[in-house]
Amino acid sequence: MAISKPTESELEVLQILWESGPSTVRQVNDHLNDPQTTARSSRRSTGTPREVGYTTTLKIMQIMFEKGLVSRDEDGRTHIYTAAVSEQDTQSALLQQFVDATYRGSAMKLVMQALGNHDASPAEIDEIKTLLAQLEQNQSNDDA
Amino acid sequence: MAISKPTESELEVLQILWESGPSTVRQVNDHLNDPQTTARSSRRSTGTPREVGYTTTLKIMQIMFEKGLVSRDEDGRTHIYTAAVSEQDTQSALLQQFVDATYRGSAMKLVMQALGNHDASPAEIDEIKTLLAQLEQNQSNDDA
DNA sequence: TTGGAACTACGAATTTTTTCGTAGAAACTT
DNA sequence: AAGTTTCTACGAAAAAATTCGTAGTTCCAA
Repeated sequence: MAISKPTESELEVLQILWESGPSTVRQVNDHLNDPQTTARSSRRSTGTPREVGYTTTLKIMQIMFEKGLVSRDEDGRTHIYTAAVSEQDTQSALLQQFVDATYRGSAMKLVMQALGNHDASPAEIDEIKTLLAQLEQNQSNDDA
Repeated sequence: MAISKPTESELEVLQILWESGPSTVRQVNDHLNDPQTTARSSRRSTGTPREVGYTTTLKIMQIMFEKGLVSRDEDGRTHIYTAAVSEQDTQSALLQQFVDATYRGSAMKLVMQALGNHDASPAEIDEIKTLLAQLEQNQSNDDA
């Protein structure tokens, strides 16, 4: 079955779980409200950062549990949540949808724009070159 | 002012306006309901494609007009809508948000994954190589 | 052992987005 | 000219996503 698309809020929680590993609701909530760590995100920059209520985060995580996006250890009073979907798979699924919706399916268009907007370091550029070389490699081997 | 983020439905309409140019609500609605042209999108594949009601599309476009996402020619009874935000700018803005939300800001990670998932043609690979070369070029010139 | 702090569950209020019905006017069709 | 179709405007229902209050525990600290 395909990965059920997480909402924006759910994705924020997943990011934290992927980054920090198994966590309690409290930890996730603190993380969300920490202006440092939550740097990039919808809840950003100017104006009052607007605090996320504890029960709000709790509710979101409970819903995620029902959906199977996270699993949880219910031993003890404080549950420990773990991401139940992999970062890679989720990113791939979201990427596909994003490309379709925003670039009408043209992944190359997206790549070009991403490269153009972002300042890639020499190291990153090399990394991409290597990947491109591999792709070309596979291409010529495909007709085997 | 930053581009107000279009909702998914609004983005679908924008795609049509960008692709087809100035259009009437009827044209956009027909386009949305045409299984051929609407190929990629949320309203997809299996099951009954589910028709979008005319007034639904009308309402969305009226809201977009209020938000300034589109402009319209009100001469005559049938209005003609035109995208008021550029495809490039909108894609860039959405891309930035997507990278932040999904790749925690790492555009390179996204590029690598997009290249990996998608089957790039030799021509496309060359295009990217050219762009990379330009980027390297600029890099060395930056410290001028 | 009593009072407060920290948790979960859960319902429900809010907010945002999408969908659609209805009404009135203009434009065809016959 | 009467009837039908095609528009727009607009309110409001429906659906989706977010936020939060309250209640009932459990845990900890004085």
